[in-house]
Amino acid sequence: MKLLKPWGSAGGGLLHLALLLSSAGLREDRDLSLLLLLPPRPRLRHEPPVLGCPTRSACALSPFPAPGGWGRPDTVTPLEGLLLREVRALGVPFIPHTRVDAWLVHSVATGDADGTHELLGAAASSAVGDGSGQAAAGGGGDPRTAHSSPVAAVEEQKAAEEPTAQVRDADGRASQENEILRESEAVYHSIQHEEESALENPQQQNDGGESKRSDTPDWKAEKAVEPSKLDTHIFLCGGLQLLSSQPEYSLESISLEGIPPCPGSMNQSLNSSAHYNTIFNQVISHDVNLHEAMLLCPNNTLTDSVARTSHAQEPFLQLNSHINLEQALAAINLTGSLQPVDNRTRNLTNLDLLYDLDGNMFDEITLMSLATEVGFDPVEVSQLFEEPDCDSGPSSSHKSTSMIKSNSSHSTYNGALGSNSYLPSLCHYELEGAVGGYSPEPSKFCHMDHRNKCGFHEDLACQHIFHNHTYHLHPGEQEPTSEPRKSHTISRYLDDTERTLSRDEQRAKALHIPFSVDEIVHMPVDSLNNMLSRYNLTDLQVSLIRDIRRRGKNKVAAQNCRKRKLDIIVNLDDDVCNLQAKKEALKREQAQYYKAIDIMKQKLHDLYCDVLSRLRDDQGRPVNPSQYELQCSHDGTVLIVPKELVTSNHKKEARKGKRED
DNA sequence: GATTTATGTCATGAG
DNA sequence: ATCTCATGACATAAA
Repeated sequence: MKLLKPWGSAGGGLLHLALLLSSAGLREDRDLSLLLLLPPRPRLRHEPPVLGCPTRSACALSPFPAPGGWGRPDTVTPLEGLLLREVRALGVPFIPHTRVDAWLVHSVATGDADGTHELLGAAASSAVGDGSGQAAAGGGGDPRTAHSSPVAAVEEQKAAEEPTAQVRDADGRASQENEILRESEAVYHSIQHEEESALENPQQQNDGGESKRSDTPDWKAEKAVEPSKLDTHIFLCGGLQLLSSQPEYSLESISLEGIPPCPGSMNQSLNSSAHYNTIFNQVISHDVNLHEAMLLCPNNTLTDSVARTSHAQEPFLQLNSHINLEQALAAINLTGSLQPVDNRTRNLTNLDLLYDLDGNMFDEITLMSLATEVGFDPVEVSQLFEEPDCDSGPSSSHKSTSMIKSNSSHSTYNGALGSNSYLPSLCHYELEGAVGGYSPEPSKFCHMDHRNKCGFHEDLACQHIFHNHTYHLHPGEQEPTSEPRKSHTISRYLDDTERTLSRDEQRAKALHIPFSVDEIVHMPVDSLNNMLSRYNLTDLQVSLIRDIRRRGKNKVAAQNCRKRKLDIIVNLDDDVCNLQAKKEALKREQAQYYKAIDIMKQKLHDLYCDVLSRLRDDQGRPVNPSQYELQCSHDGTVLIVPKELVTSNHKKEARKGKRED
């Protein structure tokens, strides 16, 4: 089968997946999760260019797609560099084939059993204000608790429902949560300090940013990046849940029966739960990330497929994501539950197509989830990584710290993905007022309730998915009454409101400018200065605000100038028309005058002839009109004068007049 | 593919 | 000195 790659080589993976799901009997228009995997549509006219895809600069550092495709896979972004360092710090053998490899290896490695996973997961939840540490309530050594608050809530709910669920010691948990809180605060302050240092000495930041970050303890960097790890799982689980939402392909009836556990799996806790006969849907609802679930079956054909991959020689690289999806669909196929699928197509779906899945597709998926669900929204990342025409572009180190900082502040709704966040029609992103949502106290923006925003718990379309999207707030904290920030999901690519953001709005959003672009541009300078003084803004933010104001005013000025120019042109056209009409009228009038003059001349000539024909000279002969003319004197007498005499007199008078002059 | 049109942005000068 | 405005020039996307 020849597969087209309309969005560039890297984008072909999306088509692969589209065909994959299509062969499974799913439709793009019905399976909304598929929409999330579609590449951004090309820029339309009258639409400001996407920040992540600048036209004047390369997208090499951006993990987000340029109009022609995704960033070069051989380019390591700062984010990837951070991940790679983490992987190396964990002693994981690693060959960075693709970004998704790096990410998945990172995810696998950090999911290992040193308690880091749990700590980080709890830190993520604590960073968003879950002081009660409910996300960590699922268990001390269970890496599943490291994912996100909603999923952890599902876990907690199931633990409450199951009498055999392991009960944790409340006191120990409380102390552990306190420790987590302290450490997460330390992470935040460390990041803040790093950012301030970067602003104070950007040159040093550029020169020694690498070593500086390498000096940072691994646990800090890992904590900073950790929330993004939540979302790979949620993203994939959400997609599978949507699969399970298809009524004719209920995954509840799909089991992994007969699939033996993978020896040496990194997730011993999962394997030890002896869920080899786990109902697939249960696996999903239990927040088992895909690469954990898929490694349960080493001896079936899936393992062969693993062996056929180019990364087979690397034990950790075998965990790359396309294996996961292979195994997922192969597991589905084992049960034969997807019988309505056409056999020919289904065969392709199960294995053959999957072998064609290149890592780029999962590059996209992973980077999407990295970028959109972890707080690195594409705009932010692109802005922070590129900033092609920003006069005061941030240094790379500062960008990294900014992103990390945003991670901690956005991690609350990272887990809000589920499936509801995928639905652009349900969760319409409205961006009003301040573009950034930045606050000097970032945690204030971290608490949102998607139920209020989208009402997706009431939505019937989502009721068959039993995610618990309840978010844990501090007991004393109120749910935000103001416009909550939308979760960073891929649905933003599909959101009309989001699409219409201007570049400056995107920049302002990326830097969390607490004012709207409209305010920045149109506010009186005194008011703006007052506002700037009231907020503790960085130099970069102030510079961006100045630039936005300058550009905004200049844009309006240019529009006015062009309008004025057009008005001038139109007025000049009108003037030309009026003058031409006036000229024609004058010509007509002139013609009439000429005509009247001719008539007068003719009448005078006739009168001459008549008078002279009646005159006689001294000898009684008629006077020749060609030789004489009439002259009227001042006293009223009329003289008959020969023309020769008249001309000579005229010459004398002319000479006399010249002398006098 | 060349051309036209619309728009944003920058540089520059004037007030 | 700073800000605002006006405008030419340029770049780019879309038609």
